[in-house]
Amino acid sequence: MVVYETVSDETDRIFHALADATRRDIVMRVVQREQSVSTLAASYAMSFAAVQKHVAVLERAHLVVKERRGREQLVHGNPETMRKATLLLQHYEELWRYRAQRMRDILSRDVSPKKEGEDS
Amino acid sequence: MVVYETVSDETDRIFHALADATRRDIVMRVVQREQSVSTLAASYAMSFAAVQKHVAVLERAHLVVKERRGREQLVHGNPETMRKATLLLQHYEELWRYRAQRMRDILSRDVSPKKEGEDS
DNA sequence: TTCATATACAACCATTTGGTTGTACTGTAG
DNA sequence: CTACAGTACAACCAAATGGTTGTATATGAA
Repeated sequence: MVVYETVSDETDRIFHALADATRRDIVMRVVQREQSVSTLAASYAMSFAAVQKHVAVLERAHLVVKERRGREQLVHGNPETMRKATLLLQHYEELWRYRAQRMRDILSRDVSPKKEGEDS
Repeated sequence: MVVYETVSDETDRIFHALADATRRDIVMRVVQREQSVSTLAASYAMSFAAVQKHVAVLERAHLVVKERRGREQLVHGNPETMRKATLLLQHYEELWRYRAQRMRDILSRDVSPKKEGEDS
């Protein structure tokens, strides 16, 4: 039984969902126009069930949303999560740049090895 | 024998590498300060070999680079790939926004209220 | 040289992933 | 009602993943 769920778990699911070419392609298609699962399935050289599973992975990551209409299930993109993913990476990247710069600053300034927590 | 390698493969590897909390943490650490594999290993509740494997995954995605110094192997971040990953997601996101907007345009034109350039 | 440290790597194992086929349920059309 | 299209889902399978332990190799220190 899953009691709670960390940001980390959600990040795992988003990146994992995007780590597959078929799923990235599905995302691109459904953002252009919402499509039924079977329409999507017709586009790929794999079974309907396989595509269904890919959609499920995207759905768990909240990158797409399914909406029933009659007997069809329409899949459409969820820009909010996409935005979240981008911001996530941007955050990482900024942190990276910041730290790299900070390290360069330290290196250029100092000869004496200060520990990180240190204050003067 | 691998003859060539698609952008798709590289994208797969980058997203897959980032789809694990331990690996994301390693990335954050090594960008702050380059660290030996054993120093990294000491930070996690898993074996040295396990951490070694995580580093290998990051290395295959070119998110980190290893550099030998004496008997140690220093791991440091590769900002270029991080930048590439961010741009990749940004690209997806922009495409997404563009298409979503285009779809809304079509729909709003379709359904109703007369836009400015309308003919009767 | 000898010894401890840092790494590499193989073998193994449980779980997950990505695919398949088959069966059953639901809604639409005749 | 019947028939079919669309979906859901279970069972199964091969390969990949994420972890382990054990062994081998290379480097630095004594």
